[in-house]
Order: sequence, then C-alpha cells, then structure tokens
Amino acid sequence: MAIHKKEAFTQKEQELAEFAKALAHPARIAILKLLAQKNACICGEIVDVLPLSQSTVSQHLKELKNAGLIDGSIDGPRSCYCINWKAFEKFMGEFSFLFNKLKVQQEKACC
Amino acid sequence: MAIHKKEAFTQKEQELAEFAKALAHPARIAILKLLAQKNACICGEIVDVLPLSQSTVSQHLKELKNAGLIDGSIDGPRSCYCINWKAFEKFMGEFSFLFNKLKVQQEKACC
DNA sequence: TTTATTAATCGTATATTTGCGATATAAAAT
DNA sequence: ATTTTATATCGCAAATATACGATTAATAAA
Repeated sequence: MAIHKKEAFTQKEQELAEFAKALAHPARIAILKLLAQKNACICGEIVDVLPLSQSTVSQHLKELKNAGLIDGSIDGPRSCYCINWKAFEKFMGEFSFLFNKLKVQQEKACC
Repeated sequence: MAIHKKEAFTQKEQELAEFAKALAHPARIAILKLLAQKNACICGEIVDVLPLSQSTVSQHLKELKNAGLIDGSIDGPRSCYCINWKAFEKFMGEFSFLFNKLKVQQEKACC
C-alpha cells in the first residue's frame, strides 16, 4: 500500500485481523488441521505431507508461531509443533462475541 | 508467488482460507462490526466513520461481498449493506469443527 | 434539462505475501 | 572428525493486496 493505515484502527480490530491473516492461506489451514487431528506434537512430518518445499513450510510455521497459534520447540535437528489451544479459543471467542452480539434479533428484512 | 499452489489443497481448506482472508484486515473487521452493531442495513454511513477514502472503503466492501460475508444492494445513488449471518455462521462453525474436534482430550504435555 | 449526490470502477504506486533454491545451523550417527 | 539429518534463514522473483485520486454511472433534486 501507499501508506499503511492499519494503525488507524483499534487494537482489538488489529488483533483480530492478525489472527485471521494467519489463517488466510490453505497451507496454514492444512498445517493446523494436521496438528489438531493429532492433538500432539508433530515432529517433522509436516513437510512430507504438504505439497510445498521445506523452506516454504518452515515459513508458514513461523507465521503461525508469530501469530501465537502454535507452539514449537526445536531440539537440535528436530522440531516439535502443536496447537496453542488457548490462543485459538481466545480469538474464536472474540469473533463470536463481535458478530453474535446482536444476532439474537437477527433475520431483519434487509437489502 | 512464483506459482500459486493453492489448488494443491482441498476445497474446504481453500474456502476457509478465503473466509479468513476476508477478515484479515482491520478495516474489514471494523466494517463488519458496524454492520453487526446495527444489525440492519447501513446506507453509506461507513465512509464517514472509517479513516479511509471512499474508493478504498468501496473496495473493502466488494471483498466482503465476494467472500459472501455481506449482502448489499444498490438503489441508484445509495447502497445498503448488511451482514450475511448465515454465511458467517457456516464458516465459524467449520472452524470450530476443525479445531475443536479433538480438543476434548486437550492439555497434552507438549513441546 | 442541469446539477448535485452517492457509490462503483479504473489506473497507478507502493507494500506485503508467497514460494523456492541455496546456505547456514545444530545435533545425531558413523 | 566427518557425514547425515532436520530445520531455520537469506535472497530473490513473481503475485497479491492496499490505498488513493480521477473518472464513470445512476438516480434524485433543482
């Protein structure tokens, strides 16, 4: 963009957008799905399963980690990743709060 | 990207990523918040409230509409937007399903 | 009919994301 | 000590996203 205007929005809005951005790629959805299905640490199997190069997968993992959605530790030549359920719940809760708040009175005749 | 690899993922993964992408900007979060709080059509007030130009807001609205998250109709010189609650629920549900599936057995010693 | 008014679209500049090969790092295995 | 294995990081190219001014379109108001 010419100038990023993101600072012009509230902290909460930026946080939610960051969370969504972390989910905004099928590779990252797929990674999370893998981690969720195992509900445990996965050590290295991710690259084998995805149709992406090792460096690309590593980058996606980094983004998920930066967003706080996964935890990971490196034990020398192998790594260990798992979902940070707490963070996940937090954000899902915030979204639900935002957009379900008034949904009770739903079904307006509209547009 | 050099070559988009998105087709390499499942339909569902792509759909969820698309949904997330639509939410991946604070301006679009703000717009949805406005629409949710009114729980009714908003006619044009959006540009006045946001710190963005009319053309930029229009573009964000278009993206939300393409993603199916909002409905909108144009009545000559004015428009009318509201949240598509059904679509919203659908996607939120899918996310919950994906990532809560195994959460029951949660709290593994991990990483 | 002319003149607002409101919103979509076009063109363009800049920023960010995506992806990969190459390289670096770090422990384990030989 | 050297090699292997697994992963992170760097540097680059290509694709997308973001933002805005200018223009267009379409109705309402005068």
